[in-house]
Amino acid sequence: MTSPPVVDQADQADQVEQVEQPVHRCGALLEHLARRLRLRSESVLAPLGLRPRHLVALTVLRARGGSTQQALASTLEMDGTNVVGLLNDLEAEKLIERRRSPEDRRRHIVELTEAGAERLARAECALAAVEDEVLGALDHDQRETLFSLLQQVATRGVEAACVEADTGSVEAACMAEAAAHDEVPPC
Amino acid sequence: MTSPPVVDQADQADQVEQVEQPVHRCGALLEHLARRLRLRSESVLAPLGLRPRHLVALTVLRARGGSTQQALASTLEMDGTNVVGLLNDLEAEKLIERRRSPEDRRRHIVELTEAGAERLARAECALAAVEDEVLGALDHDQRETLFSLLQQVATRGVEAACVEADTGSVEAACMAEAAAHDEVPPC
DNA sequence: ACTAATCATTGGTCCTGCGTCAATCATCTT
DNA sequence: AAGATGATTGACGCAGGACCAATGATTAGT
Repeated sequence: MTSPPVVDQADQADQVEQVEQPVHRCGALLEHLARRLRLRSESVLAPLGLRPRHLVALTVLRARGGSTQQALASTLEMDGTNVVGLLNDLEAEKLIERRRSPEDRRRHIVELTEAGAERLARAECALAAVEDEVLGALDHDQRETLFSLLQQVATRGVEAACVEADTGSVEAACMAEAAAHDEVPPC
Repeated sequence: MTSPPVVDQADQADQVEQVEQPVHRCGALLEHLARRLRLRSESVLAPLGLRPRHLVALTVLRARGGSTQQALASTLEMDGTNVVGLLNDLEAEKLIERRRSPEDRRRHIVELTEAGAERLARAECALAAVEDEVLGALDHDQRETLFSLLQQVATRGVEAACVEADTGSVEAACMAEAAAHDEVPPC
């Protein structure tokens, strides 16, 4: 019943076995919250010509200052072909640039442009209002707590993604570092 | 019940810029995280005959012991007709019960059944591995904190939905926020 | 050098979630 | 009695995203 099949990756740092201690599952709540945020984000982002996933992609790109398309796909956990379309959107508006990698000219290195960074900043500014609305039940300290918790998770998640993809661990370090320090958007 | 003071835009703007410490934005973080969680959850939940949104609904129902269908719809921010389908799924498997409200017999009061609570618990147990994988960076206490924060936000949706329905123009709040920050050049 | 594998790209297909509309029935309100 | 409201059903459509196949460019294996 509550016997946790410890199957799967045993190689990972063994987690604290969820014993009889009532560990609540926040998956559903997280999903719910993300959904509510997304619903509002879409309308706010629309005038900027962006959609939520564009924002996620831009955020990742800013965080690591350029990335292989593959690495981006594995971080976003999206199919490669869909990433192409996503990047096409962004490139069409000059928000990103694709350069061929000097080492391996098959690869594309994706980078944020000036316009991209600016657009991202503006979007974040607009989203701040949305977050204020959705997270209205939390006071300032609570939001900071939430943020730091999410940040911990996200940081670790990136490691995991990169490990899975088994690409350069350099990227992992880069992303982890970028996510770790307070990255205050310019607004 | 923190009973947040009814915020009008001016007050809110004042409060937002309260400190020099910037309010961090977790939108993209949340979105990304939720997506990763959902991708894994779906495969885990499938054998149980549940999908993520079912879990969300069950969780909300458990959080408050029973709810009007309308309240549920507004909390989930889903269209009423879609909620009907969702509840049909759940009722078909006896996970919830619909009772007519004694005061207004048009209304349905939705409640978790024994089987529903059990199934939910089992699903959460099954999701343990998934969450451990994604939330591995958090210890027990941190997860509890995260849970309580999320739940606070989630359950607030009841009142918020009504209030926002009347007062809420997201654009207004957005513009107020933007105006407050517009001193910064790039934004 | 020739072949096989890899990356990005395009185009196409399919499924699913979800919003919406229209109609119906039961019930409440006036 | 007449209209408004809640729940329900069925149909339609759109968009996100996964998946597959083929192509061009490039690199790697032998």
